[in-house]
Formats: sequence, C-alpha cells, structure tokens
Amino acid sequence: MTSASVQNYLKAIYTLQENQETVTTSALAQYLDISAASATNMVKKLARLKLAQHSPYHGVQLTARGDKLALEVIRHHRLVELFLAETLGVPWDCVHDEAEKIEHVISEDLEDRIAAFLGNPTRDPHGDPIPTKAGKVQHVTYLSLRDIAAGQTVTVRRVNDHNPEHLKHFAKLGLVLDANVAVVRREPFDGPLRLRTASGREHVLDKNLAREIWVSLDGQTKTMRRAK
Amino acid sequence: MTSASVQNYLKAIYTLQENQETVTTSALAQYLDISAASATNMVKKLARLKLAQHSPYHGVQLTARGDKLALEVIRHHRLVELFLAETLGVPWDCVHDEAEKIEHVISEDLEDRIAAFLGNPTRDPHGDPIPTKAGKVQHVTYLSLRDIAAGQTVTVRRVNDHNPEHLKHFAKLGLVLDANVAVVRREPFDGPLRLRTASGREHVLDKNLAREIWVSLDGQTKTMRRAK
DNA sequence: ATTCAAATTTAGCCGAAACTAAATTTGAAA
DNA sequence: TTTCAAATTTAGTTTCGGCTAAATTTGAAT
Repeated sequence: MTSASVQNYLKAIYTLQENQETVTTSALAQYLDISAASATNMVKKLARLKLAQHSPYHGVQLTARGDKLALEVIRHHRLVELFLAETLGVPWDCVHDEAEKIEHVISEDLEDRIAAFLGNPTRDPHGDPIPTKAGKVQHVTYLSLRDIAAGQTVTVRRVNDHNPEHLKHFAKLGLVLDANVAVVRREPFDGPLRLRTASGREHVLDKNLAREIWVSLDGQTKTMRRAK
Repeated sequence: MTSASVQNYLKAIYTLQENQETVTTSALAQYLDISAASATNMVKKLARLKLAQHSPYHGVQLTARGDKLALEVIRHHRLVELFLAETLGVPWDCVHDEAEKIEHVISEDLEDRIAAFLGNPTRDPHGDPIPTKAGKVQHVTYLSLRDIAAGQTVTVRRVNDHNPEHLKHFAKLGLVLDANVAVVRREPFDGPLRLRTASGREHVLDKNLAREIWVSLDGQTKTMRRAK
C-alpha cells in the first residue's frame, strides 16, 4: 500500500513529534539525511494522502491515520529487532539497521507470528516500547544517566539506538538493558561520570554518551538495606 | 549493490535457463509478468553490468558473475523460506511470497546466522536445493508423479512452488515433502491419477497437477520384501 | 526468393523519490 | 517599520523501472 519511503517519513515525523508538537521540514530533512526540498515534497504528498497536515512554512503534524500507520511501522521495526536478537543472536548494535529494511516487507500475518513467537513482548532490545496491534504505546519516562547524582545506584531501562558505534561501546562497558550501575563519582565542572557495573569494574563515561542511557533509580529496599 | 529488480531478473533468467540454454525476452517478460519492452531494457542493463550476455533478437545468458549473483539471491530465498516455515510455522503456500520480499533485504551476516541456525540445510520446504555460500547447487533429478505407473509406491521429493493454490491443495491431500504415496490406478486415456497417501485415504489428482510433484521410487528393500 | 506474422527492439512517456538552484516567506534585530 | 538572514518552497533535473506504440528483425511458409 504505502511505499517504504512514505513509511520512513511517517516514522521520522512520529519520532520527532515526541519532542516537539509540530515538526519542521528541516528537522525532518536532517533526521532522515535528505535535502529540505525532498522533505517538503514528501510532506506535501503525505498531506495529499491525508496522513499528515501541512502548514506551509510552519511544519507538519501527523493525522490520526498517519499516527496509526507510523505506529504499525514502529511495531514492525521493534518486533523484528527483538526477534533477530532473541532467535538469531544478532548483536545489539546491528539489529536496528537490519530491522530498518525488514520492517517494510513483512506481512501482517508474519508480524502476528513473530509477536506470538516472542510471547507478545512490550519492549525491544533497546528498551523501547513495542506498540500494540491496536496502536497503543506504553509510555514510561525514565531518568537520563547524565542527571544521576554520585552515589546513586540505577538500573538501565532504555538505550538510544540511533548510533550503532555507541551501542557497541555501551555493550562493552556492560551498559546493557536491565544492568545495575552505580554512579561512583561525577568529575567536576560537568565532566564525565565514573560508573561501576555488574562486573565490578569501573568505567568513565562521557556526559554526552550518558545522555543516551535512560535509567530508573534502584528501589528503596536496596538503599535501606545498605543504610542499616 | 544491485537493486531488487536486478536481482529478480537474474533469478528469473537463472530459473528459465534450467530448461533452455538461452532465454528469450518474451519468456522472461511472461515469467515476470511485465512487458517485453521492459524485459529488453533490463536485459540491456544486465549486459552493461556484465551480469548477462545479450544477443539482440536471440536471447540472454547469464555470465559467470550473473550466475553467482542469481545463486546468492536464490540461497537467500530458500533459506528464508525454510526459516519461516521451521521457526514461525508459516504455511507451505505462504513462505514463497513472503521470502520473495525478504530475500532482497537481508545482510550477508543475517544469511549466515539463518543458515547456522537451521544447521546449514540443503533443501527448502518445497524440496528445492539451497545453493551453498560458494554457489554450488546439489542437482538431483526426480521423476514426475505424472509419469509413475500404477502400482508403484513413491516418496515426494520436490513440489513446484510457483502456485500457492496448488500447494495448498497438495497439503490438503497429504502430498507433502517426504510423504509416501502409492499410485493406485491411472484412469484411461491419459486421465487423472488415483493415489493413496499415508493417511490411507484415496485421492484423485489431475495429471497437470501431478506434473508439479517430483518423486523417487521407493527403495528395493520395500519392493523385495513385498515380493517375497 | 519473397512475403509476412510474430518476436524484439527503439522511442518516448510516466511516477517515485531523490537532487540543486532559485524564489519566496518568515520573524527577529535594528 | 524596515531589513535581512535563515528557513521553506518552487522549479527544474536525474535515475530507476515500469508502460505503450511504432519500427525493425527474424525465420517459417509460400
């Protein structure tokens, strides 16, 4: 029905809309690494298809239909990511690019089979929520590791999957999903963080990288036990 | 590197070359359900890419490079078919269409993982050989069920996968891979066949459908045992 | 040898989706 | 209020892979 290109634009607009109400042409162009003119053209096409609303010179917004479609593509993407990681052991930093292509070519039937096979999961390998078939997303907001105070112990809940090199690095440091991490110290003048991971080893992490890692504070049980 | 279109043409030419040395433009056009003009254009492109040799007005032939590439695509296709059938239970008559799309988007790494996961199989769900990574195909010629004499007992070794409706029908009759089938009787004047399948039930099969099923005669052990 | 229908190729067009360069609009600063 | 740089859109091009219609080639039948 809709082309892979249209699907990619919908996904991009959806993603950018999570931060801003309305998405500018240039933001879209930058995100997809295409020219602004191309973005404008496609936005006009999406408007023609009633998948988005275009206010010339001011930005785009997905319509209800566009939103639904974007979520379907995202569901495909995240299910495929998890499937590749779980069944075939495709490494963390590779599943994204692989899924980026496969998401456009699987049938609804195959989607259903993958979801059933995985036990209808709700999170992909990077901790991103997998929308339901009906288009519901379980939104949870975590804290950025960048903002965690020294002394805190946290659990990794989500990792930004946009840069495979970063992902590979995180995996090497043991900063994987559900990992327990202690922020040992924060270097002065808003410097890098010192972390201790499950392995007991200490690592230094740049603050810009820390921004890509989302965590939850470790429960009171643990803190209280330590306090005693 | 090469587009999905180019890959499909290579696959088609390869397949048609199994019957004829050199493939005509119209055979290609008919097989791919496109116009003859489109076929000519692509054939010229393949020649430019050194993937095929074009003798204008007389036909195409794959070069060594074209052959290699075609086999890579076919390997992708058949591995994906088997993977979908084995791990996700995608039915016999659906795997082909699904694989037709996926074959173009999986990386070499994913191909390797799928092959390893399946234990480096040599046959797809329809009995077609899976080319090795090096491009070797294990060619085995079977007998067509259409040519089997009454009284013979045979084993299904390969089933033409080009028509999903036919495949669905075959599955319903129990004419699946490795099934044992007895040709009970052949109706006069080159008519349909009467078969008994594993279930013990008897079925009538049109001779044109029988042509799509390839079998091997059941071993002498069995025949001799019966003879005693 | 000629003819002619069928097969094939050529010529030219279309829609997608990218691009660059030029024109236009916007909105913040003067 | 005017100005002007940045953002956006428009105009026009390109590549890919289809298409139809017209021209050409082939080879079998006369």
